[in-house]
Amino acid sequence: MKEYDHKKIETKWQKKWAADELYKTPDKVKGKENFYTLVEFPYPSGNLHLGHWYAFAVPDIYARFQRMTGKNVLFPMGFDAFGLPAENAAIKHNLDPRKWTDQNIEYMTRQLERMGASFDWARSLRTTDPDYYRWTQFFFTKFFENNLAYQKEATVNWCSSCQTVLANEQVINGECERCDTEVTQKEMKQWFLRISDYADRLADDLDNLDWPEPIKVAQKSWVGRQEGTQFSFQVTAETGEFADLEVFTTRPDTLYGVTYLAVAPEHELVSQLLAAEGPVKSSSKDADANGVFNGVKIKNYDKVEMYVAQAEAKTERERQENKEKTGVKLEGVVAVHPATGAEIPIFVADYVLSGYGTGAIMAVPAHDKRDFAFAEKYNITITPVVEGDADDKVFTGQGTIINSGKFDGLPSAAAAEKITKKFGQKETTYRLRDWSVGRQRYWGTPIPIVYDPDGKPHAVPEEYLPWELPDDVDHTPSGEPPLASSKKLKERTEKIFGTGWTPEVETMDTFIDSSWYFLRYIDPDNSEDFASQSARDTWMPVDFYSGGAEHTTMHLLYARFFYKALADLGFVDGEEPFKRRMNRGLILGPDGNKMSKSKGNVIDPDDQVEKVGGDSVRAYLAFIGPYNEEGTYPWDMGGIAGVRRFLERAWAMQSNLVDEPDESIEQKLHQTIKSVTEDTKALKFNTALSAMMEYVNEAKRKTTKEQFRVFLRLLAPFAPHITEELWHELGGEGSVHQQAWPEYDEKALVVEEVTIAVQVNGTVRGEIKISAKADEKEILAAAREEENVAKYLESNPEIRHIYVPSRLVNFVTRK
RNA sequence: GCCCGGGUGGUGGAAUUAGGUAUACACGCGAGACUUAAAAUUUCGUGGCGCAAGCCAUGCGGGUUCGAUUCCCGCCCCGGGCACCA
Repeated sequence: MKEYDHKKIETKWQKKWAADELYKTPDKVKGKENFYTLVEFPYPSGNLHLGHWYAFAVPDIYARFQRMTGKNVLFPMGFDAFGLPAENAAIKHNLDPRKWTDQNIEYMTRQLERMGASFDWARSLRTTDPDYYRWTQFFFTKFFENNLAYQKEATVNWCSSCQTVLANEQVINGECERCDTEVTQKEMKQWFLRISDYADRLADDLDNLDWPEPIKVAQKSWVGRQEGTQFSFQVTAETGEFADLEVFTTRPDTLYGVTYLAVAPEHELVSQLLAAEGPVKSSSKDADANGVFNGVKIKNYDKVEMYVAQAEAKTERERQENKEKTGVKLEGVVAVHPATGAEIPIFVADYVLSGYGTGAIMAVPAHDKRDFAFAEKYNITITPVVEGDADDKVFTGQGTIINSGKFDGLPSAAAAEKITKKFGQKETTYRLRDWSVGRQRYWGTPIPIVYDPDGKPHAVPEEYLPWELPDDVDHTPSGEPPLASSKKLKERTEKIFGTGWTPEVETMDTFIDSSWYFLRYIDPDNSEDFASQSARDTWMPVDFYSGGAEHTTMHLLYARFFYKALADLGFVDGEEPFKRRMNRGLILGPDGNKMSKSKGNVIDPDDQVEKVGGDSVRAYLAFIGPYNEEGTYPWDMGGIAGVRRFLERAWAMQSNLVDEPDESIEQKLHQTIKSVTEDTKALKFNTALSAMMEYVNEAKRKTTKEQFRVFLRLLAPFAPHITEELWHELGGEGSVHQQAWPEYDEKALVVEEVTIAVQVNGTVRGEIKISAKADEKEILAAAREEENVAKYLESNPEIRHIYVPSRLVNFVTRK
């Protein structure tokens, strides 16, 4: 027998498959259903790591399985190639980011080819190609024209290390998603996409998707829809007139307990007051004991101004970490309680967030812990209005209403409804903010906007797309976006639009590039459209999308929004881009820690492929744990050796084939087909493999050629090279990967003899082997006669029994 | 604090969808065969305690049931999401 030479076999078949274009996917195949399997495309960092193998090679099993069951499967691969590392490499080594990126892509493409996955390379794409980003820009201009993209002055997240703005989704625990630098707040004019307009649809449409519940829950909580009530408080001031203060609350039943209002430092009431009154410099210290200075009772607006300035200088984290509530009373201005008419003080306090609700709250110190802490500190009245069971210091639950005029005695829920009806109105508020998409960096899709001499933005007309990224820029960080240093871009703008016109110099968040890439795979060479209507009809939506958990509230949310926006503009059909989604787990180093160079626990997939072969690597990754659960699986050197041994045993079977089929082996084969089919369908590749291992262990010297050919087809998606080699060794025609998936025969699964457990009071005391045809009576008789069981029944006579067909008998001897 | 997952041998994990022989498969470990020897391969064994009968074991404590890893109640621990969100 020939040795199992994985290197020879794998190179040979990879070449052959490429030459035969085995995985080229037509848009339509007569009689076949289309099936679109998608994996998140990689960033071309320069080297394929084990995580990439886990992300691509294991779903390849599923793609191959679907193909063998008769579907026309699209399984594409590309590169999400814009982004910071290229630019940082450019700065560090003084080279062109495009060159760095393209080199990496070439190298990684070769590595991917050695994976032996069934990608259709003819449909490959990279987001940095002008042919690709032309459409990214086209969509942006359409969003702009339809008021889905807009500019506004806003407080945004700033990463000082990446020197760019970040979207809320890209701030993880106050740190930059990329580099873990603490994010600060910065006031600047920024581009936004109106994702918040889609809040309800993003939350509600999840219900119709075949997605894991935890992802749905996480996305819903990110959208953060909250139903409540809005109340208006009239504002009375000594000088000037001010608009009513709108507050949002989820507890309208506590309205009568409101003893003060608080507004965020950024609230417009504060800036209006400051503008109207102006801070009297040094007034506090020059005033007399009654606060009178030069015969005028002075207000505290210098303190207010200082407080606001301090609050705005803090990072979000600093505001949060300061658990002590602080604030300053706004003097000379009061609010009128809508129900009682009482005058109540207004404070500015940074525990009120400007971005949530209306940026102002009605404070109910008796029933809210934060308001309570604040009221205690500043000696504000605390009026209880809800009575409940709990004897906490601050009762925050629902209960019976008191001290609330005619609403006394009502339960919270009823009072909430009545009070809302009488004094306020129902209101819904969301946590989701608009998506900040401008990046002050070079290596990204240029925002296709130009400004006229008056500074008004205009979309670059479609005929000038792609609006190309210029190459004459200074990459050295200067605080200015690099495109500002491009003469070519400036000249191009003036040449096309006229003197005095200037280009936008920011680039797009790369998450925009990846928000529609799945639409380009389906028609990648189309120069007239991002994808033809017929390609969209045949391929969209994506049937199965596998990726990492980190994208739950980033890419997945953005892509869903993008697709809905495109649908509203008439570019795509349907509501959702991804029918079924699965988050995979994480492969850890052998020491159980996340792989990292500093820990020295990195497993290089290329080394492993060299040693044991790509088939072993992918099969081991499939075997390491259930693929559709977000577990963390440590790489185990012994484990991969075990999988390699399994493949060797399968290899050896070709030399031990028998002529006469064995009945029990035939049955085992059908059981194996059943298990492998069901488990693979359910993405439980680990148990699918264990079923095949069982077959090999049992049948390795009792299998006929025909049976072995069935087995090879089962194993083919898991170990595509070795099975292809064996298929041909056995004289198989064509590729094993183009064979039909084996079907099992229900009749072949029927067993003649069953083993039935016999319990006494629920504890197994013996088992009997009996003909599958035996009826209950015969089985009970046999069970009672079982030696050990009889012993127990002798001392404790049977009162009754439970019979579970073909499984067990349980004799109950006590009441 | 709130919301999701999860906790099973020395290890990764099965069985949890419908309550029905817990620990499949693999690693590791032990013993044997082959070999001058080792490696490789192969055969057998392997939850714990016990000579055995048997007892005890699915994070802990209760409950329902003839029977609970599975269902219910109350905790503990680990991972993740959200979090001064009104």
